[in-house]
Formats: sequence, C-alpha cells, structure tokens
Amino acid sequence: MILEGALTVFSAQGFRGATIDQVAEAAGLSKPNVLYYFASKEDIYRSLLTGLLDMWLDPMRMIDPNGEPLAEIQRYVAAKLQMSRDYPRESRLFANEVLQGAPLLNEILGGQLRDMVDDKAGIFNGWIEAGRLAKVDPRHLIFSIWALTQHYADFETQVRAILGEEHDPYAEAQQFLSTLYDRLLAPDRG
Amino acid sequence: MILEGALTVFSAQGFRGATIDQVAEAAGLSKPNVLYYFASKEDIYRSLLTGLLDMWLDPMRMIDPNGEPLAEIQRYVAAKLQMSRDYPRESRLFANEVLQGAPLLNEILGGQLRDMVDDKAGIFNGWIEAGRLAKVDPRHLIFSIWALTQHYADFETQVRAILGEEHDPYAEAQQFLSTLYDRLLAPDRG
Amino acid sequence: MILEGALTVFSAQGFRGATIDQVAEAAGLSKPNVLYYFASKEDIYRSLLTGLLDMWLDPMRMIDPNGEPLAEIQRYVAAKLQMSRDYPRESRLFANEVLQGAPLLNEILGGQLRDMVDDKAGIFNGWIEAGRLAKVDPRHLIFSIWALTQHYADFETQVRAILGEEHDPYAEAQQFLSTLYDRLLAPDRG
Amino acid sequence: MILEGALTVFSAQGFRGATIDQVAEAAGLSKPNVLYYFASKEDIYRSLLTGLLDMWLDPMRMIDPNGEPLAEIQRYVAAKLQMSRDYPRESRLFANEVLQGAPLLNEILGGQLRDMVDDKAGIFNGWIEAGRLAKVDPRHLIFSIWALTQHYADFETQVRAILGEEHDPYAEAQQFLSTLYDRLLAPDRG
DNA sequence: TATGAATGAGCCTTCATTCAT
DNA sequence: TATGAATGAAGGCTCATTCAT
Repeated sequence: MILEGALTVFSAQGFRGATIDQVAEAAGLSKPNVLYYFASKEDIYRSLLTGLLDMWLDPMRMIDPNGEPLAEIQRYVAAKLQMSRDYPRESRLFANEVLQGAPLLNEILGGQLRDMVDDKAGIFNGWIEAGRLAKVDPRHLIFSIWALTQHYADFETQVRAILGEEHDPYAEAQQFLSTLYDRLLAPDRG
Repeated sequence: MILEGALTVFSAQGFRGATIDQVAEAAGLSKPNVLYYFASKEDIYRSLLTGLLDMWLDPMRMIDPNGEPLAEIQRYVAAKLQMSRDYPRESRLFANEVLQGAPLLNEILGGQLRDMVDDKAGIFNGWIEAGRLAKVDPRHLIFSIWALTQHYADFETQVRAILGEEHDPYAEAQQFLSTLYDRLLAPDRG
Repeated sequence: MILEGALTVFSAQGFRGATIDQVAEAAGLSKPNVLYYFASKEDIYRSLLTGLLDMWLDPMRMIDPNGEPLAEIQRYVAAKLQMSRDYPRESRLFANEVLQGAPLLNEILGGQLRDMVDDKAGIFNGWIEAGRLAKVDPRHLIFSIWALTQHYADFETQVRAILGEEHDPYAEAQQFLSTLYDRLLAPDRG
Repeated sequence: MILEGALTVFSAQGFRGATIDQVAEAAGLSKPNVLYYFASKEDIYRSLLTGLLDMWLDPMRMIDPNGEPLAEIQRYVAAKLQMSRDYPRESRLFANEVLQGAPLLNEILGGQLRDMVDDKAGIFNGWIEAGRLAKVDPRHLIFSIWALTQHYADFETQVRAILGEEHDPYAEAQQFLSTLYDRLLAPDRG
C-alpha cells in the first residue's frame, strides 16, 4: 500500500528529503501511479500524518480516571514504550513534523491534543489532591512520558551506538522507566 | 558569519530542506560566496555539526567524579536544560541528524560519545556501589537526561501549543526535573 | 456527443491547451472511452476540423452566379455574420488552427478552398466586367468578408470589453457591414 | 534577447503550446537560465504582452483630431497594415491571447483600450456631425480597421495559400483598403 | 573576496496513451 | 462499450554547483 511505503520514506527522510520516486519504489508502483491515488506529495504526507494520529494518541485515551493512579500511569508508560518499539517509523514521522515547527499539525497540537492533555492533567490533579499521587506538574509529567518513551525510537541510532549490539534497549528502558515513575509518583507514606 | 546563518536554516529545515540560498541570505552573502568558504552544502553542514559537538557535550564533561553525586547530576541536568533554552537550534540540529540515522555523526556516536558515556556510567556505578546513589541503569539515566531536557527544545512547538502563552516551560521544567531526579536518585535511607 | 464537447474545449483552449480529460468531461465520458472512439487526441481534432469544414464554407457555395451581384454578396456577408453569431466556437476553432500555421488544414487551404475562392473570384470578375459591380480585387473582397464577419466571433472578448453590456454587437455589425459593402460595391452610376 | 525568442515561440504556439525549452532554444540559452531572468513561463508571457502593448496601440494614438478626417483614417489604416507586415508575430500573439478569452489582457481591454477607443470614437463622431465624414458607427469602423489589417498577419497562412506565391498580399491589401475606406467614408457630396 | 550568470541534474506534476477487466 | 489503473514522456521549476569576471 502506498501509505506503507510513504511512512518508511517520510519518517526516514522528512518531508522535503523524501521524493515521490522513493515512495513509489517502496510501494512497488510507478511515480505517476502514486499521483493517481494522491493529488500531490503533500497530500500523501498529510494523509499519513492525520491517518496515524488517532492510533498515536490511543494510549493516552486509555488512561482510566477510575483506575489506580500509579498502575494507570505505568500502563500508559509501558504502552507508549511499546509503541516506540512497534512503530518507530510513526514516532519519527511525528518527531520530524514537530521538529520543523509542525507546519501541518499545528492546529491539532493546540486543539485536539491540548484538550486531551488538559483532560488528563485534570485527572492527575484529582489524584494528587486525593493524596493518591505525589505532587508533580501533570503536564510536565506527560511531557516526560513522551520524551522518555519516544526517545528510544527517535534517537534509536544514538541509543544503539552507545549500548552496542548486546543490549535490548526497550527491555532495559521498560525496567528503568518503571523504576523512575514508581519513585517519582508514589505518594509520601506516613 | 556563515555558520551562524547555516545553524538557523539547517536546524529549522533539516539538511535536505535547507538551501544554500537560504544560508547565504541568513549570512548576508551571495550564494557563490558561501561556496567560496565551504566546498559544498554538505561541507557547511558537516562543519556545523562537528564544530558544535564539543560545546554540546561540555556539560557532560563537567561531571566531577569527586563531587557529591546528586548535586553533580542535578547540575548536569540543569546545565543541559539551560542549553536547550539557550541553544535550541543546536538541539534541533542534532535531533534532525540523529532522527535521520546520523549519516554524518554515526562514527562519533559509536566512538567519542560512547566512550564518554561509558566513562560517566563508570562513575555513576561507582557512586551506586558506594551507596551514594540509588540503583539505576547509568546509561539509561543518561538517556533520560538527554530526552527530558532536549525535549523542550526539539518539541518546543508542541510544548508551547499545549501550555499556551502564559507558561514559562523551562522554569517549570527545571522544577519538575529537579524533583524527578531527587526522587529517582536519592539512595535509600534507612 | 464527443465532437460537441471537443469543439467547446478545442475552440477555447487550442489544440495544445486542451486535454482529453476536458473533452471527456465535456462529453460525459471517461477518458479511455473517448479514445475508444478516436485513435488519438489529434484524431479528435482532425475529425472536428474536417467535419465542420463543409458547413463552414457553405455560405460561400451559395453565391449564385445568376443572381443580382450586390444582393448575392450582401446575402453572403449576412450569412457569414450569422454564422459567427451562431457558431462562434467553430470560428475560433478555425482561427486557432490558421493562426498556428494551419498544420492540419494547409493542404485544404491551398486546394479545395483556393479552388472555391478562384471560382467565386471568377464570378465577381464577370460581374465587374459587366459593370454590375464596382471594380475591386475579388480575392481581397472575399478576405474582407471573412475578416469582418469572423472578427466578431474570434475577438468577441475584445468587442464586448469595448462596447460594454448594452450593445448588441452583431446587430450593429450587420448594419455597419451592410453600409460598407453597399458603398464599396455599388457600381458607379452615371 | 529572451523576449525576442519568446515572441517567436508564443506567437506561433500560443501560451500553452509553447515550452520554456523552445524559448530558451530560440534565445540561445539553457532552460534554467531563462528562468534566471524570468520567474516563470507566465512571467515571460506577461512581460511580452504588456511590453508590446504600447507599441501595438501607437498608430491609433496618432490619429489627429485636427487633421483631415479621411487622410487621418487612411493614414491609420496604412500604419496598421504596415504593422501587420512588419510585426506579424506581435499581431498573432495578441490574436492568440484574445482568442482564448484574454485571460491576461482582459482588464486592459475594458480599461485603457476601451478609453482610447471611446476617445477616438468621439473624434469620429465630431467629424461626422461636421459633415466631414460619412455617417458610420465609429466603434465598428475601428473594429473593421483592426479586422481588415490584422487579418493579413493572423491568417497569413490562408492568405498565401489562396493567393499563391506570385502575389504581394500587403501591396494588394493596401490598394484594396484604400479604396474601401474612401468609398465608405467619403461624405456625400452635393 | 565577491558576485552575476549559467547549467546539469533532479523533482513534482501533467498528460496522452495503453492495459486489464 | 466502458472504465479503473498504470506508465513513458514531457514540461515547469528548483537547486547545488561552476564559470567568468
């Protein structure tokens, strides 16, 4: 499918760096034939981004306000990390887009995404006030989850260069992040 | 200066997205004159990357094996965050490069950088064994510092879209990260 | 019908400017289906031109050697002007073709059309010699009729821009041309 | 010069039919070099049209309200015919543009040109009221001059095909048109 | 050093035409 | 007949690079 090939190409080269020829090649089609299905290069890119957005934000949606706070957040962290492992191209696609100022996603970032973050931040604040979660800034907590999980996809080259072949970065990261959020978020006992 | 303009352009557009014309314009020179000083577009880009690398890694070099562990690490975190605030273009430049597989920096990542990380990981392990630092994977600890601090520069568009105009992301981040690493790294008392 | 749509498109855009897609759209067919009936774009264009040629030259054929000279010519002028009014697309189609050097019609121009003009010129000369028509070059007389009548179709945009909405160009033109050819062609009395 | 080559190409092929390659070839330059001087194909075409417009309308400007009516008009006719002979490419360029609905010149036709025609029509009407010119519609008189003179440039292919090699179309046309306008415009004596 | 001019290579896109059904 | 799908060949335009001065 075209979007499959486009994902590979755009995530690896960025929008400007990618060529329709590469997308066509990756999809096993001729260049004009790709443009038979999509009006333009930008149309492919846009379809890709918006088409993947929902899936990308799915883990956050699944945070359950009625769940156990630490478990919910750890589950979210684990799900995000798993997404980085399973869908690193998607992660890099979004990273590329945001890195360059999010020319296409800007409205969504300040709209749909912001709303969703506000919603979750509200939940976290509720938990904090109830003493079920340590006091931290909920939005920066979310940023930290994004940063720490997506890092393994977006900076994979660097991670692998430093760790070498023997390591399983994601398994180690899961361990590390589990510890990190336990210690950060466990409410003070006493 | 040419590299100054090139930094702005390459960090905002990526290598393929940037044009020599834009670099020349940003530097106040004509295009052929830029190419009088640099042999090619790639030469500019390479000079930029390697020229900034030392500065970029400076904060890590300053971790003092003989210092107080938590203070050293918090100082490192604060320095990295400050660099994201003061040099976001540099952060994005490196992010772009690594995101696309680090075609130019690959050797350095697996060489100089890996060595430096190994060195610091050794220090951290020493501290851990001495009971002066909580037990965490030292390399992933370093990754976490990179991810959490550079996120504010690399994903600035997203951070601002979510926080809105009123917030000072870096001040809040400093607070958050300070808490995070305190809780994560304080050795078990008792 | 395909040629009906093709006439609209080719007369408005010229051969190179028209696309088979536009022709197909105008005809309510799919592009491959248009090419099922016509071998190629040029084939459509050629069929259109040659198919309309006879109709286009009909008024000239109807000049009656046995008629009253002035009346015959005035009738021809009126018929040509009426054709410009009723069939402006045809007029523009031929104008486009001739303007670009008549790549397809060249042989017809120097053959069939030239013969017909020669024939009518002979008739006019007979009338002139008989003192029934003022002495003018009969071929340039024919050119003048073509130029003056087709102008209102071919340069319609300009005519309308200059006259504005209120005018009826063709009615005025009929009046003007009637006067013109009366004065030009009435044999000297006396 | 580029516009020289562009004139040849655009007048012979129309805007859509012409290619930048042809313009470049006609100008003795490479294709990108043409685009070094003009921003786009349309920019070349526009420059050509607007740059030639003043020259094209010059003969009409020279009609002298204080001159002898018939002589002024005959001079205008002769000048226009001479322009068709000397600048047939310009004539065809404008014909192509107007034929296709004057997408670029439309404003000028309804503005500057219309004003000029209105002005001259006023002069003609003055002459008519003074009994120095036969009564004819002054605007259609102007259309007739355009049609009859430009015909020899725009339909040159047809004119030559019909007249054959031996004739000098323009010399004959001058004779014919001189007679035509004398008879049309001479005020009734008596 | 500095730059106006020039160009080969490449990229996005269009389009006539063909293929498969 | 009819059409969705496919493509080779072009054409407009960009851009890194080179040339000439």
